[in-house]
Amino acid sequence: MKERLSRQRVLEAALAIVDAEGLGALTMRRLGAEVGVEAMSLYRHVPNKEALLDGIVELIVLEIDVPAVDDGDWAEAWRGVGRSYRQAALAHPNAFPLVTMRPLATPEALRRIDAAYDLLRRAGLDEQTSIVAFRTLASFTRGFALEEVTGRALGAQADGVEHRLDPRELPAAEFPRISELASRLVAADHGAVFESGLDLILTGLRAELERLATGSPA
Amino acid sequence: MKERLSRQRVLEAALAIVDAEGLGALTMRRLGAEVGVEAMSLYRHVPNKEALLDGIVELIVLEIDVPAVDDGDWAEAWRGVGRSYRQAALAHPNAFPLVTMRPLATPEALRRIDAAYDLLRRAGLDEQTSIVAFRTLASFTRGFALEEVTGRALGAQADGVEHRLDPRELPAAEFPRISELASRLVAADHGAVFESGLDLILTGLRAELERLATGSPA
DNA sequence: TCCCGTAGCGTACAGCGTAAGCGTTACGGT
DNA sequence: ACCGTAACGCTTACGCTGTACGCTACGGGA
Repeated sequence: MKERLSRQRVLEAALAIVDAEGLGALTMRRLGAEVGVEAMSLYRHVPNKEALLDGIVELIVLEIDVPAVDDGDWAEAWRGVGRSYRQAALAHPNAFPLVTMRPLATPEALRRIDAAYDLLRRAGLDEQTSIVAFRTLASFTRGFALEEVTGRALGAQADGVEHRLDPRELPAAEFPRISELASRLVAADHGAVFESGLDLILTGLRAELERLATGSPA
Repeated sequence: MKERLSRQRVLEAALAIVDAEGLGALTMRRLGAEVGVEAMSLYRHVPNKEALLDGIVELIVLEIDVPAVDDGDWAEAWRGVGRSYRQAALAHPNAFPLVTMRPLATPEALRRIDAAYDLLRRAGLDEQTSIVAFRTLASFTRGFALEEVTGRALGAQADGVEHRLDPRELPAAEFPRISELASRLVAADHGAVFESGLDLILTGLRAELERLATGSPA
């Protein structure tokens, strides 16, 4: 036995398995084998499989950077948050759905939420507007990353699911728009589309701020 | 034996189980018992469990209305899509994550995607802008609904997960913004926030359209 | 030296999805 | 009224899962 096991080593091995072979490949026995230990020994470091998954989420959250605001460009700072979140997702496509689906209440996650929200408040938004802006930006980012990662957008899906119909071939008559769209969506520069979408929201936000500043009612 | 089993009845029973007791409660044996049949008999109507889950997704997708555009108000029409999507999610909080995580390539799903995209094209957006707008609106809506449904947003989480820290009590000093925010987020009118977020995007989109129309460069 | 806390192991169990093959039922054509 | 046939449902069995329980081996104070 080379060196002692640790929660950290267990989590990293778990993430590596999921990255390489998908969530379905992550079993306690398999994970044990990977770190050179029987399955039950893992329970010394992790209370159960749920917690193991939470730990994987934690690892991914750690990869997200929320920049401290230096210059005053809060919009650019938020773009940075979004990019970093998306990069973390793309780096772990198999594991990322976990992040979107489990409560993010670890200290590290809260720290990031706090900092991202802080960017908006420091930009001068009032509480109400900040909440809307935060949830809109966060929802968009999460939804976008999740779509990319599950590869739903008419692109190549990973596993051997054949019985599903491939939009690139079938129903051109019935779905005129989609068949027009399919090839473009597959070939799209997702990063650029992401940036444009983010800009759309930021533009809307700036307009809202102006409306509030000039005091014109709804 | 009362009446014949059918794919439809199987799927509906499956969705009912998930709605009532969560995804974890959906097993083939349990589902069989629910419809008065042994587990293996289900395989007459569904090739495997994967397909069963796909069928549940299909059922939920069926609840989403994409209005045909009547008057010319495409923005309001899109708001309708978003509302309907969100309603479907809230009606099936336990099952909805499946919708966000599996490829939506069934005819019924494609029909809705096609119609929603068509709303934008008919509004006069060019292809490039439509793609950005579509993916932005769709990502926001999916992300928002998913967050509501997983109850992550610092609200009450369903199952007995105690070892996670409740943001309403703990780290006020370390996360000043969040602790300021927590109570508001929990008590927020999510529907209203959703509408505001949608408006933010639609406002940004209108601004973008004006910019394109007046021909001013980037 | 004793002792005990900790890491890891071995065994065991209930429950999972599903492959294979069985008998039974319901129905359309004659 | 019959029967061939296809659809339906059941039984048994297999390999896998997460994990409860009790055990051993060791390393560092007292």
